[in-house]
Amino acid sequence: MEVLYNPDAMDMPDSQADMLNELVAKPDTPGQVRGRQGNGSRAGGARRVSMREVAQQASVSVATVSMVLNDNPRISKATQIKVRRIIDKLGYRPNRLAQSLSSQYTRVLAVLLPPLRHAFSDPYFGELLSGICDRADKLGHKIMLESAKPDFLRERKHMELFERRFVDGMFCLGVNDRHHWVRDFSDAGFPMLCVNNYFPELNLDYVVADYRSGAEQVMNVLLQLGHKQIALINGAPEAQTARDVLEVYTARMQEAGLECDDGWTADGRFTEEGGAAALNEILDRHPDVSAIFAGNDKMALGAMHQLVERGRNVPDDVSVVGFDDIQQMAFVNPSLTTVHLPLYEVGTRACELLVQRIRGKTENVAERLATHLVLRDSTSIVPGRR
Amino acid sequence: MEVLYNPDAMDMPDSQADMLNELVAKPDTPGQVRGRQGNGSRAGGARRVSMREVAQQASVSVATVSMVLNDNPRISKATQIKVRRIIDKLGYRPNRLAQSLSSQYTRVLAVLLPPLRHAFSDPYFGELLSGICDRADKLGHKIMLESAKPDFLRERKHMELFERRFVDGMFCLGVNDRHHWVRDFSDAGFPMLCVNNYFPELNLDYVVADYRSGAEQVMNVLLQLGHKQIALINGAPEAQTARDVLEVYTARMQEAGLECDDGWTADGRFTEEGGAAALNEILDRHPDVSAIFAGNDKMALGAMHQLVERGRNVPDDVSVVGFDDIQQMAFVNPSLTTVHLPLYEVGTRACELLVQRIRGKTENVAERLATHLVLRDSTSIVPGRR
DNA sequence: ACGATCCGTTAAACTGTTTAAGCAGTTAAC
DNA sequence: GTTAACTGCTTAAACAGTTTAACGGATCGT
Repeated sequence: MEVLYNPDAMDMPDSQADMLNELVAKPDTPGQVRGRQGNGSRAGGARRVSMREVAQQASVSVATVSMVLNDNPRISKATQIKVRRIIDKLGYRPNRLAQSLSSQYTRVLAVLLPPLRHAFSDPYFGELLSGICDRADKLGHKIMLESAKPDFLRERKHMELFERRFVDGMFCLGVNDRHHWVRDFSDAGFPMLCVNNYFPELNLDYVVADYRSGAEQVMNVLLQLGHKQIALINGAPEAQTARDVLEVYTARMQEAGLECDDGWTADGRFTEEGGAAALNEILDRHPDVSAIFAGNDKMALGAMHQLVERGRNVPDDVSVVGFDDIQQMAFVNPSLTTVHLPLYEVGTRACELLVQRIRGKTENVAERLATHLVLRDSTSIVPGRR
Repeated sequence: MEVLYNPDAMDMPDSQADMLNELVAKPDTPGQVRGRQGNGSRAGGARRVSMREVAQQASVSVATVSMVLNDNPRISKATQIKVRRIIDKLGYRPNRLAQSLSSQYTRVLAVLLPPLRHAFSDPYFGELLSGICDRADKLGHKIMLESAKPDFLRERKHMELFERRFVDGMFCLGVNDRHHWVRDFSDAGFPMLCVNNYFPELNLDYVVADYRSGAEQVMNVLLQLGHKQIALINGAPEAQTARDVLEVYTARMQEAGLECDDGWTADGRFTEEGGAAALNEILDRHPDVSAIFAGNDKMALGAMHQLVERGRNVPDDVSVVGFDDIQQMAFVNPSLTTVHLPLYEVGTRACELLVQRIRGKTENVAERLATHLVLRDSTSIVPGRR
């Protein structure tokens, strides 16, 4: 079962739904009372000042005002000062819509999140989002949130964001091989960047954490601690990063001459519940398992919880290692050994690169940021008694 | 020490900073190559079709095309079909910037988050955000993210969002008494709504979870379990909801004839670290404490972690109750007893009400959504030995 | 003295949409 | 018999800016 968005699960009683329908923005219900005459005192606050008025008061043309605002060197110092004084006096603010309409530039970037029920409250996505937002702010861009729900894509809404000039660029988070629509962007030549996921064969821009080296570090520490029965709880195999982890796990196990067939791995779908279920599978098949390598922290948490439920002590009986290093994991009991992914930095870097691409840079972008292991209390040396 | 946004903490090496500076959007660097002629093949995708072209091809006026798009009943069936056929043929998409410029309506809502380092990756905010976004999507609105950093406010950027026509309305999350700028919105008459926080004396719109009744439920269960040494780890006292919790705690303790002076409460600043530190304070002052009531789940987690560090068993020695019911808390060991706040629903409801206000509704909005206790494993009956 | 260059400014065109006002003919109400 | 409200559509003004060709006057070179 997938943990996808389920519209029914969050529906409301009919009476409320009726009220809701009335609210839906219909093209022919302007909603706001307004006259064509425009500039009277309107519902939302103070009288609006336009560039025309500034020009009149300063006895120059609108073109001059525009040039003053854009620091055009052709404007004389005297005019600069004169116009700026009027601007301050009237409290004039340039209308961003008019600017964008003219400049063909919205300075808005969309973040496309997977339609998971808790996508926004997932610290993994949140950390990426933090990085993206902070850097976007510094670069003078706004961030718009979108959720890649089935009908969002079916109705080509992801393309409309560009076609209808909502945004200049787009970040895709949590995408995988099944999301064939990612090609739409590159086909149409719209600036898009995959964040912490990639498609080796697709030639799309991406910034990712280095999952392979992270996995290497996990395997190193587990093997050094003497573990021989190591199970892998991995996320969806349609994600390239998950396949990277699996490959490293398999390679290192074989290298060490240890058993690692399908029975030693289970799909935890990146969730706590999935992690718990996967642990059950593994424990049923291999009661002697001594270490669990989870593909993300949420699955690790679910697995730890289930281990305790089934009477195993962490780390005395079984060691657990996570992946991501989300903040809470330092405070669970026992605190979780995990691979720190520089998610915040992945976000900031992604933002820089997307903006570069929007500014006309054409080379392909593919960056991989270093990870490191964080040793905490959920791992221990394999007990002598085994 | 405050957990506020620290620009230095996330800064980069100088070389990178230089590169970054070049990227910052300056008004006079259009960046994108474009000619006045407008409609040639541009960097971003297919040739853009305007309403003018549709009108020409269909041999009608642009106004007719506009009316067709807006399902204006004055348009005949025949014209409807004729125009729509051309629209499909040309793949025309109305330009949202032009629509907004003309209609004075952006259909964009801003979410203002506190400038905490991990605000986005905090499940508490995430859950509110999920609700807001889902409902906004259904109502045909877009969500824009903003972080209330000090200079954001100093430069009046929060007002510019309205003044420069970025957004139609705004949600404020995580605001408290120190955030005097919330008045700016109502003073200017801009549609704003406080989400899960309120100002009793300020007459601002809000939607909150019922913290008082939640606190009542916590006190009920702890007292029924026989606890007498109950400590409160509360969040910032400048938040009204935190004061609500404190008031209920004090009232119920006094009612039960139990001690509850200042020594029994500590400020945990809503974070795991703060919760851990607060627990230390309390445990030093009252080693016999038998129950901890935390004002949110993160503080509860920090407290639980620290209890274990200091050799106390949860729940055998000390019971812990949280507040919020964020998802992970069902999977920590022991799973956390907590008050479920309908954060997702607070978000959806907030969105509905803000949209109503934008549509001209003028009555004040103040809604309080019911909460309920979720009993899990971190609480137990007080041991006979005490 | 005449043409070329430069400088600051302006008018006009441009971005792409919505909407009020109007066209001339028909019908219903007063 | 006049008034009003339709009919389906067009025109033109508005929304609020940016951009550019052109212009007049001052400066400069020959």
